[in-house]
Amino acid sequence: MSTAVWWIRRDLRLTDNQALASALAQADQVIPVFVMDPGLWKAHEAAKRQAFLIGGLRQLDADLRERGSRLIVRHGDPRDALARLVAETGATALTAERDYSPYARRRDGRVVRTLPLGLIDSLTVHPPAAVVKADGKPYTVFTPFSRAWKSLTPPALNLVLPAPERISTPANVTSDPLPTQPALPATVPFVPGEAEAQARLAAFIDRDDPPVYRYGEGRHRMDLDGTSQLSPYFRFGMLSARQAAVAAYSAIESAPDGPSRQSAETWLNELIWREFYVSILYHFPDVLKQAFRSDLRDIPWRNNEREFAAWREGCTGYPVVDAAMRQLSETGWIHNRARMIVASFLVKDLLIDWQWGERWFMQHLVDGDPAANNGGWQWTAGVGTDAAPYFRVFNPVLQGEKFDPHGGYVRRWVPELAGVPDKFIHKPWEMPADMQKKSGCVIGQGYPAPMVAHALARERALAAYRRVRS
DNA sequence: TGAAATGTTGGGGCG
DNA sequence: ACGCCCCAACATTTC
Repeated sequence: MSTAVWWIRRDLRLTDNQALASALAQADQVIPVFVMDPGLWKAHEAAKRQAFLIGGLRQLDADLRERGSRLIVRHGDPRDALARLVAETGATALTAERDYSPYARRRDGRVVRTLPLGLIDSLTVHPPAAVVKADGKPYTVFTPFSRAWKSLTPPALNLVLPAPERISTPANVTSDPLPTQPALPATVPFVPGEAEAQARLAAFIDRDDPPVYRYGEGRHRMDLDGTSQLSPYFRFGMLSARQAAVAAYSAIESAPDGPSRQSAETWLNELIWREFYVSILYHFPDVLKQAFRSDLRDIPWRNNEREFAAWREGCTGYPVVDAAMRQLSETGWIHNRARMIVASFLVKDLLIDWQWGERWFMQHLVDGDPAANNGGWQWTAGVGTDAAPYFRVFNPVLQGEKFDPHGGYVRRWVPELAGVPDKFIHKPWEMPADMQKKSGCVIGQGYPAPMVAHALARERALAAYRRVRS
């Protein structure tokens, strides 16, 4: 009997799992193992994401048990834990999905030196090393990257691997318990696991007149569910990028010509954005430490702690900013437009270092991923690859009026403003005094006045950015 | 995947 | 009927 170890990291799925398939192809028995790595697993950090991960592991264990297997959990440094497991079981192969983050590459590099680890490029549809210019250099602008990405052979439907029907796992392998804490709060609207991911993908794409056909407009609206809401599932590989891309291509093909097809193309583009930022982190690991653009590393940040606290708590006085920050703390997820609005407010209006915001997002986002999160923050701060120009400053009032036109989003997350009429919902401080009283929201009492005047803050930010550029 | 400032045009009110 | 002004609507430039 030969044995292989399937080392699970961020590929918590049985469907279309190439690392698992490789392990099954190499041995009669497969040991699915998750290592609780103290280098990644720090108490009191990113509790919602950790809880989602634990829930996903429990679900994976249940799915494995249906197939005659089970999840093995080990605590400790991965190299030591895996070496022990291999010694205990006589395993001759070890497979895992390759992860391109700097920490993962260091970790895997150490494992490879002592164990027969085979790494498989399935985190993305096209591995970062495959989407490069003719001279082998990486792209740093999205549009040419996406053109090169699309010119590669698209993944075929018949490549999406079905979940194995049976996985045979030796009976005598011991498992450490999964931590029971942190628990997933009821306010987090994501059920962990592969089944939920499949259901969401199907609901978004695989039915008559699916939401993906209206994604082009729907994705901008914060008061509606126009997006796929799949990000936490991509984060932990509960859904493979390849399966999602196949679904996107098939939606593009079957959509009627016009806005529907355009919408499906736009969704495919969002998958490519994810791979763009994976690629940026792979080729430029230093972006986790500093701005990609060396000429924008010394912006004179104000970094006011009290203002940072007001931002975190959703007490800025700008309804759309406060709604998003409260939703983030409560649920671990916010709309991408909301991410851009609050990021722009922190970086431009408050002149607080984008890395402070990056860290806060990583502590709260269920889908928090170093590559995408860092890419988004550098984009908003205007210091990254293909970044927004420094003078692009979001106006929180106009963004609210455009993308939450009736104020439904604000009213849901900032209940103090529930009685404010539509006309003032994004600028309640402009209500006359009697209207403030009538709507049950007196500015300065029930809800704060704007902590900065946006027009002035904008000028201040432009001046600060101009100073480092010159 | 921005917004503000500035420029241009054309319809309508009005003397 | 005509010229003038105002300003909304749209376009372009600038940050």
